[in-house]
Amino acid sequence: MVKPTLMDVAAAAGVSYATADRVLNRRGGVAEKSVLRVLAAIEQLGYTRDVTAANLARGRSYNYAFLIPAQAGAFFGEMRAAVKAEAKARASQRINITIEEVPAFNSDGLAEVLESCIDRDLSGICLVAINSPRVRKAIQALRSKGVFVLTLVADTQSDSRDAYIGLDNLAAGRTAGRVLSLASRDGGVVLPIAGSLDAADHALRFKGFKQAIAFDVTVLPVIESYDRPENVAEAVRSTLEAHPNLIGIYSIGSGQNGLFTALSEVQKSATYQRPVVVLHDLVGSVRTALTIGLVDAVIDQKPDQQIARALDAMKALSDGETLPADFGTIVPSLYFQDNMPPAPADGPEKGPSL
Amino acid sequence: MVKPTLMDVAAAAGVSYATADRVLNRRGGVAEKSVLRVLAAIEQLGYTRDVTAANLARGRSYNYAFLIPAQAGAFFGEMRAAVKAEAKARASQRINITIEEVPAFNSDGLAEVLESCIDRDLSGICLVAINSPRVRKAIQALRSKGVFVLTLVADTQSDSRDAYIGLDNLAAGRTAGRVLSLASRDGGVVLPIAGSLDAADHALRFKGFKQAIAFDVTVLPVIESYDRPENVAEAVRSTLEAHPNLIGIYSIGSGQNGLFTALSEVQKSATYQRPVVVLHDLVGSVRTALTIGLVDAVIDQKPDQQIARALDAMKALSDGETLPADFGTIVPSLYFQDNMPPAPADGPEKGPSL
DNA sequence: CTCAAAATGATAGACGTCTATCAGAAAATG
DNA sequence: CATTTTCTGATAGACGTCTATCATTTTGAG
Repeated sequence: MVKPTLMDVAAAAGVSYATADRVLNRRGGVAEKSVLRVLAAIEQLGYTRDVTAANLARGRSYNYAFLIPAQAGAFFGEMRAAVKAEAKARASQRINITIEEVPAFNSDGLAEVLESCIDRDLSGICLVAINSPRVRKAIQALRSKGVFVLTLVADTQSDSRDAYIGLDNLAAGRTAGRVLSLASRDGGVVLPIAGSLDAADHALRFKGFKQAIAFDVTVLPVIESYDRPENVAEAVRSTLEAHPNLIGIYSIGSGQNGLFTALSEVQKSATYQRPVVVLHDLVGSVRTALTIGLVDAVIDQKPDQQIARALDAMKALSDGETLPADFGTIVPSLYFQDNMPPAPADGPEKGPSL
Repeated sequence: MVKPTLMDVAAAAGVSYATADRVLNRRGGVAEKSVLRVLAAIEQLGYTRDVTAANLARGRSYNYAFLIPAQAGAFFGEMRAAVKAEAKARASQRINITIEEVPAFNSDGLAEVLESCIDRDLSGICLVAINSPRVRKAIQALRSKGVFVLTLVADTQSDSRDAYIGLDNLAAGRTAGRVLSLASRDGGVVLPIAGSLDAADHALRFKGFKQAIAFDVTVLPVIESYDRPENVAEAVRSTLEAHPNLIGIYSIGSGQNGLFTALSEVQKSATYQRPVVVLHDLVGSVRTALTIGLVDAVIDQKPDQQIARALDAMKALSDGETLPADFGTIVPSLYFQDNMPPAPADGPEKGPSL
C-alpha cells in the first residue's frame, strides 16, 4: 500500500539494489535481461522515484535567475513582485531564485548581465528578450554550458532559446476585435492605437484585431503613438471630433495615461457617448480605470501566471522532461470590472515555518 | 552562499543541534534566552527548513482523496481528468491522490463514501458538497480526526469545512450581464435560462446578471429548465417567436444540447438574426459550439485550475499554514472563440523518469 | 578448461531533517 | 549546601536516494 522504494523494485526484479540503481540512472554495465527485469518491476509496482530524496542526496538545488527590465512601468513591477512571491513559496523546495535588474530597452545592457551570468552555476535563466547579435551570442554561450534559457513576454528567434513563455498576441488582438464587434452590432467606426507596428507584439495584436472585427465595422487607420501619453490623448481627441459616433477604441500598446486623460474629458462633456474601450494589461492604473468605468475591457497577460509557468518549465527541463508543444503559450484573459482578479497582495506573510 | 542548515543555525546561536531542533519543532523545555538566540539566528541567516528533507525523515506523505460525482456530464469528466493529471505530476513529491466515484445528486451516497474514508489515514478530502445533515455529520467526524475537508464547485455551510474552492458565481453572472449589455448598445431584450433558481449557484449567477445588465435592456422573466435539453430548446423557440428582436440569451445552467439544437435551427432559418449567446463551462460540446460560431461567449470555471488550487490548499493546510482569505475564489474566465485555451490533453506522457 | 572481461552484489557515507535517549550541566528549591 | 528540577549537549538510527568502491560471480573467448 505504501509507495514502493527502489529496494522493493530490486527485490521484485530479483536483483540487488546496486543493479536496480544502475538501470534507473543509466549507469551502464548491466546485462540486457537484467535491465528488462528491472524495468518490468518498475512498471509492475508503479514505482516512481522520490525526486525529493534524490535531490537531497545529490545535494542538488535549482538556481534560477530572472532578468527583469528596471522599467518604471507598472507591468514589470508586478512581474518582479510575482517573482519574489514565487521565490518565497519555493524556497523550501530547494529552488533558489534571484532577480537581476536589467536596464530597459538596452540590448547591450542586457547582454552584459547575461554574460556575467555565465559562471554563476545557474540551471536556468529567464529574460525578456531583446533581439541583438550580442544578446543571442550570450544566450548561446549559456546554453552550451547547459543553462536553460527561457524568454518571457518578448521572444528571440525560436531556435536560440529553450522555450518562450508569453502571450498569444494574435489571440489577444482577435479577442479585442471580438469585443468591439459585439459592441457594434449594426456597424460603426473603431479606432486602433498602437505603440509601433514595428514591434512584433503590437503588429500581431493588430493583425488579430482586423481578423476578428465584423465585416460591417469600419477600422480607422491605426495610429502609432510610440507609447507617449500625449500622442494617445491627441489621437483620441481628434478622432472623436472627426467621428462623433466612434463606437470603440482598441489601445494596443502603452501610454495608457493619455488615454485616460482624454476619456475622462469625454465623460465630462456630454457631447459624445463614450466609446467602448479595450486595452491591455491589468496593472494598477488600468485596474482603477476599469473599476470606475472609464474603460470597458482589459486583456491581460497574467504576469504572475507567466512566471509560475516559467518556473515550472525550467524545473521540468532541469529534470530532463520535455515540454509540451504549446506549454509557453499564455492565452489572453479578458476582464471586465465584474470579473477582475483580486489585486496581487504584497506581503502575505505565512506564519512561522512549522 | 549555500542554503544554511539547522546545523549552521545552531552554530550561529551558540547552541547544540538538539536545542535548535527543540526550538524549531516546539518541543519545549528550552530556556527563554536560548529560544531567542535560536530565533535570532534563524532570522539572521534567513534559514528555511528543507521541507523535503523533513518529510523524508518523518516518513510523511500526503494522502488526499477527491470525491467526484460519477456523472455523465462532461464537466466532471474533465475534472476527473484534471485530478489524474495532477496526481501523476505530484506523485514524485510524496503526494498520493485517489479518486472516488460518488453517485451523482445523492447525498446519502456521498455521505456513505465520506464515512468510509474515516479510517483511511487521509490528510485531506475534497468533495463536491451536497447539503444534508448526514453529509455534514460525516464531514465533522473527519475534521475532528484532523482530516482537512475542502468543498469544490458546490459548498456547504461555511463553518463546516476548511475551505471552499469554487467559482465566484456572482462575478460570473455579472460578467454575462456585461457582455450582453455590450451587445445591446441601444437597449433590447435578453433571455435568462436557469436550471433552477433553488440551486444556490444559479440564483447567484442570476443575481449578478441583473446587477450588471444595462438599465435600458429588458430582462425577460427567467426560465427554469431543470437542466433538461428539451425544455431549453422549447424556451428558446417560443421566446424567439414572441420576441423576434431578441438580442441575447444567458444560459445559466446546463442542458446545453437543447440550446444548441434550437440555435442551429435559428441559424438555418434566415428569419431571425441569431441572438448573442453566453453560457457556462467550456466542455467538449460547448467548445465545438463556440468554434463554429453557434454561441458567442463562454464563462468558464477552470476545473483544472480548481483542482490545482485545491491541492495547493490542502498541502498548505497540512503544512500548518493558513490560507489567505480569498484563496478559494475562482474568478470566472471569459472565452470567445478567439481566446479559447487549448483543449486538455489526455495523456501527455512524460519520458522515462530521469 | 583457463583467464580475462563483464556483470552483479554488498555496503558505506552522504544529503538535511526528525525522533529518541542518555548523560551531564546549570538553575532553582529548600 | 544538598537536592531536585530544568535545561543542554551528544549522538544514533531512520527516511529514500546517490555515488563510489571492492569483492565476488557469471559469461564468453580462446
